[in-house]
Amino acid sequence: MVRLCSHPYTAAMSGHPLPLLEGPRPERSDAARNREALLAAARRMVEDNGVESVTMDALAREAGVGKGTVFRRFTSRAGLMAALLNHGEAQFQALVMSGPPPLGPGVEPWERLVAFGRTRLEYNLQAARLIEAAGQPGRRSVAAKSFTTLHVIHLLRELDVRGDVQFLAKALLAPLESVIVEEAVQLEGFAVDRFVAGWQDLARRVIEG
Amino acid sequence: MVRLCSHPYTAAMSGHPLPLLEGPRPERSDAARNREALLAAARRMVEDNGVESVTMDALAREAGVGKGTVFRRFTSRAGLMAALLNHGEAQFQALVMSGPPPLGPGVEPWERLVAFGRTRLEYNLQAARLIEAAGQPGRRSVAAKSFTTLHVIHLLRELDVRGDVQFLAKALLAPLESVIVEEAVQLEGFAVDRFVAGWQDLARRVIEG
DNA sequence: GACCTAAACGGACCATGGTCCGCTTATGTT
DNA sequence: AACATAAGCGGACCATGGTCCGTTTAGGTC
Repeated sequence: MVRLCSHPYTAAMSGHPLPLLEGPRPERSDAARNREALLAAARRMVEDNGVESVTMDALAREAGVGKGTVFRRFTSRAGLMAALLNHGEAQFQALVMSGPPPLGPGVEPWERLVAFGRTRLEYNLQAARLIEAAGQPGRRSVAAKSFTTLHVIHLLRELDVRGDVQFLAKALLAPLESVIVEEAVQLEGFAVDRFVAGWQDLARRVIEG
Repeated sequence: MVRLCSHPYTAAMSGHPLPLLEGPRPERSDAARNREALLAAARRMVEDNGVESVTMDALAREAGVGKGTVFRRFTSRAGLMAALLNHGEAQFQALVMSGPPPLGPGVEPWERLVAFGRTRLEYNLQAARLIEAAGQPGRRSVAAKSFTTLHVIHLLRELDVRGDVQFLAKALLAPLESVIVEEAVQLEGFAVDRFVAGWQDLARRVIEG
């Protein structure tokens, strides 16, 4: 039986005529098993003892694999953390795209934007440690970032905002970043509610401007 | 001869009546010398081979001191980088407070704000590697951060902006952070000029809103 | 100048992220 | 079933940030 997604040169050698989609070659079954074991172990460790406790050696031991395997699967510690983050990010994305209003569709764009702001802020705050560990800047999976950006752009357009909407979306998202929020909340005692209210006001100004 | 800034208990034991300002005890002369040697070496290394090349071991070797000394002086690599950053930050601060307009005083607040935005953005971009190495979040000397925040707050007040000015200042500063700008510029090909223009528009909306 | 003490020093030592490479194994072919 | 081979595996090894502690020294006192 011909595997649907055999790799290019296998296909070529067997004379397969179709230019198959170039996905990354599928993982071997043992590899996939290890990936899952590692993710499960990592999640458990994060839950039990916090992000800090997830050492690459400890993780390997916990999952019963060699250290090399951890790195082959996730490239780096940051990569591993990004993988962990993905679950939450996907969930978030799903809520926005097809969850209940006001975050999900079915209500005025302005309400959705407000809901988005609060939710995103809370999410970023809650996942802060993971986000930080997932790596410096926007190394944070481009996909995740661009989803939020696109969503905000979309809402701004629906609200008839004129100007460089792409930039304005970024500008609205920037103060929601965990680094920024954490600094304000943890170090300066900004109450979360005040932050949310402030952001809402900011959004209003941007839209009405 | 009595040193002006002797430490508390020395003063107490000698019956000194004045409650001297509690500064951190002054550094011993050798310590001060080493600090300077280290900073000089570090600056040289950054200039020559980039921030990455500044390894704590290499730095110690270069400055002709032990590794322990480096850490006693600067606590951590991030601390060292923050120290390096301070120079630039102080310069920036000086330019804003008493430099030539439009960044410095002597011109309408709006113009100053615009100048501030562009300058800060360029500064953050230029110092990005150092900023990143100087540590995660706002570990970046609280002083530096709060100066920019206070300045923006000040300008917003002069512009009669109503609302949570403290938050709005943060919101205006957030998109100028090196992490944000780098992501847009490096990864997404946003032109710096577009970014500057976008920020100006953002500021206008905030002020007029 | 002898002496005292807190501070500073230096480099061995440790922990952790990341690389390397020789051995093992899944998987597809004959 | 035997084989071929690329992918996967594991753990020794390296680099670098950070700690520790026995030794040295600045600088004040007598």
